[in-house]
This record gives sequence, C-alpha cells and structure tokens, in this order.
Amino acid sequence: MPRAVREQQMLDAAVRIFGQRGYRAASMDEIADVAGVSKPLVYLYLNSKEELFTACIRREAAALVAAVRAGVSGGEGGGGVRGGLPADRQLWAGLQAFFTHTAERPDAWVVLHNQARTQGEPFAAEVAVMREEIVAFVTSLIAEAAREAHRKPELAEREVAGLAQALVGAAESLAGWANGDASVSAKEAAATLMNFAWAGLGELMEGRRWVP
Amino acid sequence: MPRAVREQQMLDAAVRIFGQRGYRAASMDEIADVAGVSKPLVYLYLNSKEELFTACIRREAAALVAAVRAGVSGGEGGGGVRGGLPADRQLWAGLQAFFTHTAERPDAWVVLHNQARTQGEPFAAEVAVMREEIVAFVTSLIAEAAREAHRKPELAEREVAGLAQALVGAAESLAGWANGDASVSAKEAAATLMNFAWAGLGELMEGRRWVP
Amino acid sequence: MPRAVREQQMLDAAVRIFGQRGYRAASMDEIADVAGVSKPLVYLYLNSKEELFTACIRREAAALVAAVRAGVSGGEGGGGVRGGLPADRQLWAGLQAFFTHTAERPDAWVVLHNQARTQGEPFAAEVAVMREEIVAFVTSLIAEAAREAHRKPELAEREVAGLAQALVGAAESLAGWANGDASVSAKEAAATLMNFAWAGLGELMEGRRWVP
Amino acid sequence: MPRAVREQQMLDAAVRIFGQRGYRAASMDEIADVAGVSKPLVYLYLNSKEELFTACIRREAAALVAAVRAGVSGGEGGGGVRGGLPADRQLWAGLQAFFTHTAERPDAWVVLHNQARTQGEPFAAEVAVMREEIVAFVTSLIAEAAREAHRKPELAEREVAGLAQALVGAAESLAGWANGDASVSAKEAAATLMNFAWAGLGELMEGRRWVP
DNA sequence: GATGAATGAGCCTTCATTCAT
DNA sequence: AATGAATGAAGGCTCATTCAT
Repeated sequence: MPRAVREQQMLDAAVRIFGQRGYRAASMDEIADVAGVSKPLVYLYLNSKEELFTACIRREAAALVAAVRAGVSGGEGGGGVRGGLPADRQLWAGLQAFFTHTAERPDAWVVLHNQARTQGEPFAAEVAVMREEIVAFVTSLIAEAAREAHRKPELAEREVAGLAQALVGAAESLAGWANGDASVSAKEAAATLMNFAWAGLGELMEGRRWVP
Repeated sequence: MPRAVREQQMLDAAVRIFGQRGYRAASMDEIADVAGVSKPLVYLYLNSKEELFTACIRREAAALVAAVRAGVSGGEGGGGVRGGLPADRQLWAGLQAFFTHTAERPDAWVVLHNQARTQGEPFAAEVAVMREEIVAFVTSLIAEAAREAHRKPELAEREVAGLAQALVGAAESLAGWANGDASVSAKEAAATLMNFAWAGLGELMEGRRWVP
Repeated sequence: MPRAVREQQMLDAAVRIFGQRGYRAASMDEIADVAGVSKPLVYLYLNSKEELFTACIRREAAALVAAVRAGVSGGEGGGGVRGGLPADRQLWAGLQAFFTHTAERPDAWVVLHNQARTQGEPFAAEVAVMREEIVAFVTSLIAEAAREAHRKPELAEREVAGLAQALVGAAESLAGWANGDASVSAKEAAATLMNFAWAGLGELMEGRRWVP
Repeated sequence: MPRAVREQQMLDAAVRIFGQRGYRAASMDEIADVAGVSKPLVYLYLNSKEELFTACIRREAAALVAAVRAGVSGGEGGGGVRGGLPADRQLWAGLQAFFTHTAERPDAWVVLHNQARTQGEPFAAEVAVMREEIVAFVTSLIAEAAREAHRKPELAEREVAGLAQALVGAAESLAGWANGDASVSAKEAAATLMNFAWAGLGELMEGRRWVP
C-alpha cells in the first residue's frame, strides 16, 4: 500500500482519537490501532505525537477553509455567476458551507476548535492562522455590505472588526451546539445565525445603537 | 487550620493548575505543592483527580452563575428596585457581570469553558447544567422583551431558544477573546455584544427576517 | 527504610549492572530489580539514567581516590610515621592500595575505566577529573624521587608528565588484567609494576636513555 | 559491484559507527546509510548486528597484528636482513608500527580496545585471542633480549610474562592517550614507552630489583 | 541482487494512588 | 490531622529484524 494512502489513514484515525480523547489523553497506541497499522509505522511517517497533531490541524484547517471558499464561490446559482453575488448571499453561502462541513466532520471540528486551541503554543498558532483568514473574509463581507447599501461609512474599521469577531465567534459556538444536539441541521443553524446577525448589522449600518 | 479552609486552598490551586496545564497535563503533585499541602492530604479531602476536577467545576460554575444573578438583581439602581428593570437593562447588567467575572478569574473560565467541556463525559455534563441555566435565563429575557414590545408572539419558542444559544455562544467566545487580548475591557465586550444582539433581536421581533 | 540507605543500595545495584552490561545495555528495570525496589523509586531518588550513572561514577571515583590516599598515608608501618615515607615507599603503598581496591570492586573499576570513559562527554569528564588527580600525585612522587636522589634536574617537567601518564596507564591496564585473570594478586600486580617502573625511572634519572 | 567490495564498505562504515557511538548506541540504520546501501543488504551479507560487530573485530584485529608483524619484519634496513635484528630494535619497530597503525585508524582501535572488550562474552573473547598473540610475541622478545645479554636466565618465565603484560598494557593505554591528545605523534609515544620500558627491563636483567 | 514497507519487543520516564506512621 | 515512602500501570519512542517484490 502506497505511503500517501497510509498517511491519510493515519491522519483519519488521529483526528478521530484526538477529537474524542483530547491531545494528552490520546495514545499513539490507540491511534495506530484505529489506523490499522503498527505504532512504529506511525512514527516512521509522522515522527512524533506533536508532529502528528500538527499534521492533523493543518489538514483539517485547510479542508475547512477550502470548503467555505468553495461554498462561497459556488454560490447558490450553481457556479455560473461567479463573484458577482451580493454580500449577504455570500455570507449565507459561507455559513451554510461552514455548518455543513463541521457537521460532516465533527471530530475535525473538535480538534480545531476545542483541542488545538487549548494545548499551548505550537498548536494554537496553527489554528490562529486559519481563523484570521476567515475573520478577514467576514470583515470584507461586512464592509462590502455597507458599501452596497450606499451608506456613508458609518461603521468605523475597528467596529467592523469587532463585529466580525462576534459573528465568527457565534458561528463557532453554534457549530458545537448544532453538532452536539442532533436535531439542528446545518441549514437551520445557518439561518438562525443569519437572521440574528444580518438584522443587527443592518441596524448598525443605519446608525442605530443600543445605549444604556 | 479548619478543613473547610484547607479545601478551598486546594481548590484554588487546582483551578489554577488545571486552567494553566489542562486536565491531563496537570499533576496532583504540582497541585499539592501550590496548595502548600502534602499529596495524601489532597486525596484525603478530595478522593481522586476526577473528583477534584469535578469539585473545581462545581465551585466555579456556581460562582459564575451567582455573579451573573447578582449583577442582574443588583441592576443599575443599587439593589432596591428588584425585578422591575426592563429586559434590555437586565441583559446588559448580566453581560457586564459575566464579562467582569470571567476577566477576574481567567483560570476558572478556562477550566469551565475549555477544559471541562473537552474532557469527556463525567465533566462535560457538569458544565452543561450550568450552561443550560444561563441559556434558560436568556431565553426568558428575550421572551419578556417580546412581551414588553406588545407584539403578538411572532417568535416561536424554538426560534427564541436558538437565538438564546447564539447569544450565549457569542458571549462565551467573546469572553475568551477579551481575556486573551488585553485591550478589551469587560464593559467594551458587553457593549459590542449588546449592540450586535439587541438590534438583531429587535428586528426579528418586528417580524423582519432575512430570507435567501 | 531511610532514604540514604536506599540510595546506597540503588547505587550498589547500578554499579553492578552498569559494570556488567555497559551503560546503554543496562536497563533501569534490572537495576531496580537488583536493588530490590520499584523503578519509580529509582527515578524519585536519582532522577534519570544519566544522573544515576553520574552518581555511580562520582561515588566510585571518590572511593578509589580515598582508598589510594589512605594507603599512602597509612603507609606500611601502620600509621605512625605519617608523611615522612620516601617516594618509592609511597608509590609502593599507593599501587598496592590501588590494585587492592580495584580487585575488591571489579564492577566499580569497569564502570570507571571502561564504561564512563567511552560514553561521551557528560561522563568522560567526570572520570577525567579523578584521573588527573592521580596523575598529579604520581608526578609529584617522581619529582620528589628525583630530588631525593640529589640529581640535577635531568628530567624535564614535560618528560616527568609523560612518565606519570605511562605509569598510571600501565597500572590501569594491569588492574583489568589482574581482575580478569584470577591467579594474580594485588600484591603481585603491584610488585610487577613497581619493578618494571622504578628501575626504568632510576635509569632515566641517571640520564641513560635508549636511542635507536 | 562485486560482493567482496560491498562487504568491505559495510565493514568500513560499521567500524566507524561502532567506534563513534559504541556497540549498543550504533544503529543498523546509520551503518547502512553510511555504507551507502540499504539495510536488508547489510543483513543479507552479514546476518545480524552481532555478526557484523564480530566481523569488524576480526578484520581489525588481523589488520593490527599484520601491521605490527610487518613493522618488525621490515625492520629498519628495509626488508633485506630478515630476522637478524636485535631484540630491542625489533621491539622499537613493533611499537612504532603499533602506534602508527592505531593513530591511522582511531575508530578501529576504539572498537578493539574500548568497545569489544566491554560488551560481554561473544566479543571479548575475540579480541583476547589477538592480544595473546601480541603478548606472546613481546614475551619472546624479552626472553631473546635476556639471551642476547648472555645472562643466566635470572628472569623466571612467569616474571617475563608479567612484564610483557605490563608493557602491552602500557602501550594500549598510551595509544588511547596519544590519539585523544593530538600533540603526541606515534614516534613520540613509542619513544616514551621504549625509554620507560627498556631501562627497567635492563635493570631487571641485571638482577636488580626493587624490594620494599 | 537489492529494497521499500512494516513490526514485535523493549526501554526510559511519568503519574495517580496508597500505606505505615 | 498529616506525611514520607513506595508502586502498578501506562505512554512516547527506538531498534533489530523480516517479507514481498
């Protein structure tokens, strides 16, 4: 069996075990078992527990970003009208893709969101890169929406950044919730968040704020 | 030294170490050291690592809920006019209390939010109880707000629940963000979230929704 | 059982196993077994294989130097005439003590001479210190002998150093030989070397050299 | 590439690695790498780590003995006057050859002297054979020297054996010393030992002994 | 003839946990 | 009430060794 295939099997197993047990509690023995190979082979290909975990993070981060990108580009119309979608449709498509992907690979999401971020520096930095990529994308969407609405730039740049953080944070949180509670589909989660967020953003763009 | 005091010292130490190292990486040796007692004494009082961790979770969960409750009840006017505050003021007070408390006890927040939820079943259930309590409270606030606005109950119960989840999730996410990034105060975090959320909720109560 | 005693037992066992198997081939498991304790206790007291080996080297080096010193000081006459012995008697006493000690503790000698010196830098340096101490002592003896013989200092300092090296080297080598081949007693080994060396030194002090 | 050549390359690599790392710490992987072949090929030709090590010992022992023999036979005059050299010239030639050879192949010397002798029985015996051959040769030289001096055989056979042991031991020790300390050439080492030894031997042949 | 792929076994190290005092 | 002393069990990692090709 070629090396590349075996490596993917190992990463599959590792993501599963890391997701279920946590980084520390996961044992290389169990990972090798689940991958259907011997432990030395895991070391031969991936060198150490640390590198194995890093490889998992990288693969899953790339897969998630790719999924969201594909969702946004593909849009709703089926790939024809590329790039021309309005900001709200792009956000909607991105959220759907995000919730779908995380629902399909719950262990991967746990690894990225819950495990990697709580295991200290070599790993946290790895996910931080991906997250910033997504935050930047959302930020650009909000800014574009403001432009589309032909408003004077009522929203300061710093404020937009804060809103993007809140939106991404809410999405992350809902992903965990939707996965944990089986009765919520990806589409429902996306709709809930879209409703919650888009209306709020619209109001803010009108300059209406809540003050104590 | 009375037993109750010693126990609190141990829990203090445990929360700190669990928060900094994670459940698995934390060693009973270090906890006993930091607590200034011998290891067997820790076992005498708290039986096992698992029970010790559970005790930490319970204590900190109770403290957090109590802080939020106190914030809401105390309100802005100083404790006199109980229960009479409008829903938005109550939410505002609760958010402020939440962000303040988590900022004051970062290790405790890490234990509750990052560690307990990722260490499997005995522990995840423990925090889930507390979280549900808070979600229920937020849900009641949203419902009350709808009543105050004298609308027909346009918002289905299920929908309200989803919104509460999103709001709580966003708050949790922002708490981590605010603690990690020193430049954001509790009040700022609360204001960001309040702006984001209240406008959206208001719109929804008016029956305006985003549809694809 | 008090800690100090246990530590000596562990060192006894370690010296034996390191001597018989070599540093790498010796297993902490076997050492713990032979010491009659569990492996974690060995780690609790001596931290690591490396530190354990270093502790062995230090203890045995000190013991060997002490034995030689005691032999020289005690002299043949029984401790009365301290310090006044002529150089040849001192050398004779030192050699006897050296061969006696190495014969009594063959594993310790193997550890010092064969193992420690071939396991790279943390360890080699440790024995080098002891060896230099002995070489310095022998050097001073040769120089004193030259003075006693009322010769002009025919022997250059560098030459004396080389002779000391050769003498110590010969002694080290004979120690291994005498221990390996049971029919040679410590006294015989000392006599052989004394005969071999003292005559040669005497000749050299007379200025007689072998030239091709 | 013919098998014999490949085998020599492997032995070259093995001697180097065994010498630098020690028997246990040397890995078959590294040896195969350095030899420029794959690991299974090493096993195909040399069967096991143990046999590989044994093969190294045998080859290097034979090479060393051959070098010394050649030095003695070749003598100073260039190979013409075989066998006629006096004993001291033969010893001088042998020592020079010995120190030259060990200086040229330091790893080989480490393998023979430091590693093989400390790795237990299969290997120690292998070098012992070679050493005895050399000791026997030196013994015969001393005896011949005594004859040449026309003395009655004052030196008992047992005594001669002891002296040969001491001389060989001193040479072994000086070899390590000279290789480790770069400032000593083969010729210097040989001269130091020759001076030290021949005078002592001469004295003994005259019947002058050191007595306590 | 030669090797890429794979593994059983073992070693160093750590940790939660328990007695005897 | 409190602890010094001690351990069973497990985990990360490496290595000599073997097939199928």
